[in-house]
Amino acid sequence: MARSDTRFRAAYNQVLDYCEGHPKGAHIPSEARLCEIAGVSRTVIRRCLSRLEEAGIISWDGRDKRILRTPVAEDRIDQPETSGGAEDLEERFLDWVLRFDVPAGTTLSVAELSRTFSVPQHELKEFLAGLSRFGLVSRRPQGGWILLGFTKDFAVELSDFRSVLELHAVAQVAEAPVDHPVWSKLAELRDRHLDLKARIDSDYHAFSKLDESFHQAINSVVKNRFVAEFQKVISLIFHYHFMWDKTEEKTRNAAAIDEHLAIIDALEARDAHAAQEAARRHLRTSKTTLLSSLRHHDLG
Amino acid sequence: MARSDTRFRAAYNQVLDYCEGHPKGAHIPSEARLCEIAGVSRTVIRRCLSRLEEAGIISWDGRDKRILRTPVAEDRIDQPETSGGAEDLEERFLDWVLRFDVPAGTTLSVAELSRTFSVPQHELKEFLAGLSRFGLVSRRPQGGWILLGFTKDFAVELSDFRSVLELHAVAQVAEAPVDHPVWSKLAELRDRHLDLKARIDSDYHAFSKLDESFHQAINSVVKNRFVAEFQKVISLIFHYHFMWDKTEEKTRNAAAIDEHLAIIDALEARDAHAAQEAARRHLRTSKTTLLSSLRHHDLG
DNA sequence: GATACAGTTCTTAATTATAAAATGCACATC
DNA sequence: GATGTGCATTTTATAATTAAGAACTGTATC
Repeated sequence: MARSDTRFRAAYNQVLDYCEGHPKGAHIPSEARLCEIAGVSRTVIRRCLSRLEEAGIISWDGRDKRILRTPVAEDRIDQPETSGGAEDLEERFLDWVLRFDVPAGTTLSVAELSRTFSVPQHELKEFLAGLSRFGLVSRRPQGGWILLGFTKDFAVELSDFRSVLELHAVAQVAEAPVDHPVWSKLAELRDRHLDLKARIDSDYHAFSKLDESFHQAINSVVKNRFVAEFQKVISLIFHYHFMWDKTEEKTRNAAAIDEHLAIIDALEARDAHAAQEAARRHLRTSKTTLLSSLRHHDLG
Repeated sequence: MARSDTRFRAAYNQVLDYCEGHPKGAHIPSEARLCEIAGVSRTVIRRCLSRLEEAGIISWDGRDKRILRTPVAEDRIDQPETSGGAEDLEERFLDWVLRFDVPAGTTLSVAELSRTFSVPQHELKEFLAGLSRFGLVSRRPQGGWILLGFTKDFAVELSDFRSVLELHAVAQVAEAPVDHPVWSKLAELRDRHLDLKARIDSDYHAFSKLDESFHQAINSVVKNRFVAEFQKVISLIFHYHFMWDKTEEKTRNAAAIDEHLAIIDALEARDAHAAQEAARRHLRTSKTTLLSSLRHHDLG
């Protein structure tokens, strides 16, 4: 019914650390200084101090704070294990949607999602509110949320939008100065592509990661928070879709490697026009693949 | 401490409407049908029915529901005035930020914003979560939110991103079929531009609206939810910034009119390349204006 | 008298309890 | 067996609650 005292617990233990590091009888620094040490507000520090006084570890009378005894293991208060799940919630959510092939129009229950992802409800609400900006989900009039994404329209629009961003990125790369880190990165990527191409028959699964690295490298040239934010979502969606769609994966990946190499060739030749054309070709293939993977899902 | 009974109140009055539209003694349709009429769940409908029975307006025994008397004005329960503020929250928020020139780095208090905009706190939290996807705000480690936007970097990145989207849109327009509505829209816009140009000395303020219409028309050709979502934010920011920045407004707007006309000319001539160039020129001007308006704010 | 500190008070934000609404299932009726 | 109701469970929106933050005030110390 109230917020958790995680900060207090962490701060208390940190102050214990301080006490352990100093001799019995030593003076303890000012409240403000302890705040800096623990990275919390004075309110929390004062709560720590009164608890330490209660426990007989320190004496506290105004400015006069001294260590009475060295704290032992039992003095520590245990932290409630940090769920930590909230961090990659986006990744886990998209993974869940695509893995279980959750159809468009499904109502999403915050309570249920909260359990499956072990994330507090209000964090999930915020997350969904964020996704709604991307048109992936939207609010229902009766309350709750509904999954909109992963229809054909969505895939088409996503692909088109991706193309716009990526073609722009390619144009930027072509104009990048010779000492730009992207060039060494591209050289490295060329090697990795050629390497994988040689052993494509057995290792075609490894392409997914390579694909991500490649597009990441191209887009890293564009320093733009809006592009970056979108790119995160876009790459996740494409990445997972291609991972689950197993039809003709080997041929598909082999073809994609050649398309990537064509882009790298054109870029290294500083032929902006050819690079644009090669990228356009590759993006067209990606779009087709994404659409056909949707079709397969629909049937199954 | 519980959710509001707004839905019940609205549904109750709607059922009253139904009763008024039917004669005394008439049978009332099934609960499920009433749900459809009122757009609520059966729980709410059943609550309405028991209340109607209590009020002696209907008789209710299982399936047998009949109208006993025609409801009067006093039977209605009054709706708590729909705050309605939650709808254009985005517009009002950006307006507030730009009007009061809230500097980047300001901590945003949900409680305070909730009061100034008279919107429940949780809605504001969702709204801010959405904005964080656009990099306008972000969470603070100590809790709460911080306004990131409207630094020089932000303006540059926003302008660049806008350029990418808008140049794409222009390319689309150039390829639009002859019977596409955009052409008549552009013809109309040309007239409005010429009209305003003739009386620019006195009416230069009117340009802001015309500018919005023009860009809206261009972008309407791109049917893409991602573009649309961004365009909303982008146009709001540019719109407001230009509105508050009064330096050389007349000259600036006169120049912009000519730039717009150049774009229209090129498009109507179906000269895609010239249109791109004209648009590029215009976007460059806009970017400069946005940046200089920021500089003025910094000084004053 | 300036500064650093503690005491106090007020505000805000995260979290949970709770009523309202929605949903699901079993049974009844036509 | 299609349609409708009764009852129980689940879920959501919202306010109450408490931890944490922040500001203001008084006071000791140099």
